[in-house]
Amino acid sequence: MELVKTAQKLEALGNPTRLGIFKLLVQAGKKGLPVGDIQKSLGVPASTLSHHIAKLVNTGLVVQRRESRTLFCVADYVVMQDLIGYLVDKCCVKDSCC
Amino acid sequence: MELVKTAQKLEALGNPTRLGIFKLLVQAGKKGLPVGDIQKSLGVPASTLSHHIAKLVNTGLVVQRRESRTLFCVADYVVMQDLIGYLVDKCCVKDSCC
DNA sequence: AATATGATTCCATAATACTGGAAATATGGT
DNA sequence: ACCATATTTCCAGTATTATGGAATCATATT
Repeated sequence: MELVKTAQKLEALGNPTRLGIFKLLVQAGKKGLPVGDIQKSLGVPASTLSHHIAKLVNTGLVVQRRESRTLFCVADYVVMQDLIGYLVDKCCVKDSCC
Repeated sequence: MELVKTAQKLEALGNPTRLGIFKLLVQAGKKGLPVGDIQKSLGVPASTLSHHIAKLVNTGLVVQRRESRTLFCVADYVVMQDLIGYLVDKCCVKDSCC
């Protein structure tokens, strides 16, 4: 994964609201959570929430699946693992940090 | 590590220039790199670079050590490991991502 | 003291992000 | 067709971030 895209993912997670969203989604597991449930959990206005979710989706960290009127958001573990992998690689290249 | 501070660290790394700086520092190992060397590597104006480094220092991801006129920047592996730990914990709580 | 080097702070500008109400879209039920 | 629900897009306004030249600070050398 290249530097710019990695930075974009980190930036997406680098906001308390979005990190909170992502945390909820990770805890929710593979079936994810409806946007409305996230809204109830976090108490963020629908419009604001939608913007944040869109940012997470744009980076690939979250994917969406529609089930009738309800839109489920799911954390993409593979993308997340890639991101962590990048950080670990960079962090463990030379010295005894791991 | 709490959510807000985690988000701050992610935000600090979530910028291509700063991620580039951090990457250099990680690769440089325990003795770190002088600010001037980073500047030569990245070709960023001194002032701009200083702002970015300050942001990394503020979050604790980078620490500085003065050696005469030269200021060395060093990546803090423990803080980085904490950050990765937070992400891994959140990512591996329930489902089979690891 | 004067000068040079390494780096930061001051300051202003431009760019980007965050926020949220109101209107629009998507889907399903009656 | 009409209404209700779930969510997004439009459209601002406000706030924060990024950028970099010029001035300043910190340290060393002569």
